[in-house]
Amino acid sequence: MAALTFELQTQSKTGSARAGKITTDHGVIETPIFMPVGTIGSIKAVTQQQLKKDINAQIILGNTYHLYLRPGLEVLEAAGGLHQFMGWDRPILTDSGGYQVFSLANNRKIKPEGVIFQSHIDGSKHLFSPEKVMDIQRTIGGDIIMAFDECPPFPSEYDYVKKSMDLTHVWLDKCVHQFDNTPDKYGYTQNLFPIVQGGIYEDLRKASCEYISSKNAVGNAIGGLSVGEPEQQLYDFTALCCENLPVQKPRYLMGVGTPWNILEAIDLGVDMFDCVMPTRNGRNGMIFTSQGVINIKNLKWAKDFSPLDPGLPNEMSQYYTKAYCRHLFMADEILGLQLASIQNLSFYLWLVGEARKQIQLGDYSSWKKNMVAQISQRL
RNA sequence: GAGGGCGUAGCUCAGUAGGUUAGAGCGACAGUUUGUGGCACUGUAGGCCGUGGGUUCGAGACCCAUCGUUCUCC
Repeated sequence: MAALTFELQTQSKTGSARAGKITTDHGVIETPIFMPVGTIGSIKAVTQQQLKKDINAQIILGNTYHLYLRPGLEVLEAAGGLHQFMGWDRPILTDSGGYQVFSLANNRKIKPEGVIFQSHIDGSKHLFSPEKVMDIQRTIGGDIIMAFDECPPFPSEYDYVKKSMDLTHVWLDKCVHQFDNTPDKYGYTQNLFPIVQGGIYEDLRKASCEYISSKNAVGNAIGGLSVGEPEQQLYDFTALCCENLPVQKPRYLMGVGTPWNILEAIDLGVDMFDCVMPTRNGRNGMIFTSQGVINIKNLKWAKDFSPLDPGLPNEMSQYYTKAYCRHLFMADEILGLQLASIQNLSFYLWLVGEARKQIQLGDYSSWKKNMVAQISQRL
């Protein structure tokens, strides 16, 4: 069993988009790729079978903080890791809980040695140190595990972001040390990705990229974006990071984003994405399609008996109509959540697959421009 | 036939001793959601207060009539 490898296969002749192949002990990931988010060991409303057959997910996410609280490490270890526990034999990436430092800001305290979280379930307190976060992710058993970072909110003052970034770098050293001195638990190789921070300050971002690159990890992540900054800044700082991270390693833009965000970021050189948007927004009635964005609860769809997404080569997207899907939402039927989640994830995976094809054809940027205009329309 | 209750937003109802532009919940309509605690959050529209008279500076509220509805008794 071996550390993951990244083979850079094609560079688009326009822009910085590239197609590649990540090989892990649980199989191959063709990039650029979108990774569905399954925080608590479940892509909400979607079965593992559907993820494979309908959506063609190649890798999914889990979350350290949430899995640590439920079902807890004892159960995960007894099960033989998250793959065994949830019945998923393809790659898994676990986020470190760094984002929960941001999203659960009311329930935690940041200290030099780590973060004290107060459980949103029972109020109990837990210290997440970089070392402990590595140990937990060892037990969960993700193929790719993330360094423990602090994701500062937007906007934040320069001084705060600098201190936060320095802390993230100190934590990274501790993560690397702990990771290097602990064994793989389940017979396959785990891989640690460090995370760039630095907010929306150019010098900090560059410094962070340099520091992260110096660790010579098998892949690198860009964090701290899509936290409320204007869209142009998301692109500008993604570009800056891509320019300052190794070319021959996969780049993972964390938490992004809308379908058009993803197409733009691919053009800037990003290889991996994750986002709750297709699932969470899907559960609230926002349907992403190859024709544009639909609010399925809107009255205009009540008698629209066309397929949910005529442009997708996906059985489910053809089989069910918009009118039926709207009915399910208006009636609070669980099937509506399932259809929306499957449609949105199918579309996201189809989209990055198309992007990959276009990169291989050579002119990604032209295709992207037209596709962004099409899929960002509000129908 | 006699007596009583009730008629306020699409629905279920609040409306204090008569006092500014009559409220809520649900529903409808629309918007938000970016490394997921929370099928969540935000907003908008919609009422000659059953109808017609009257008392009063002022009536959803009080009086009379009338229509509808409902209950009890004969």
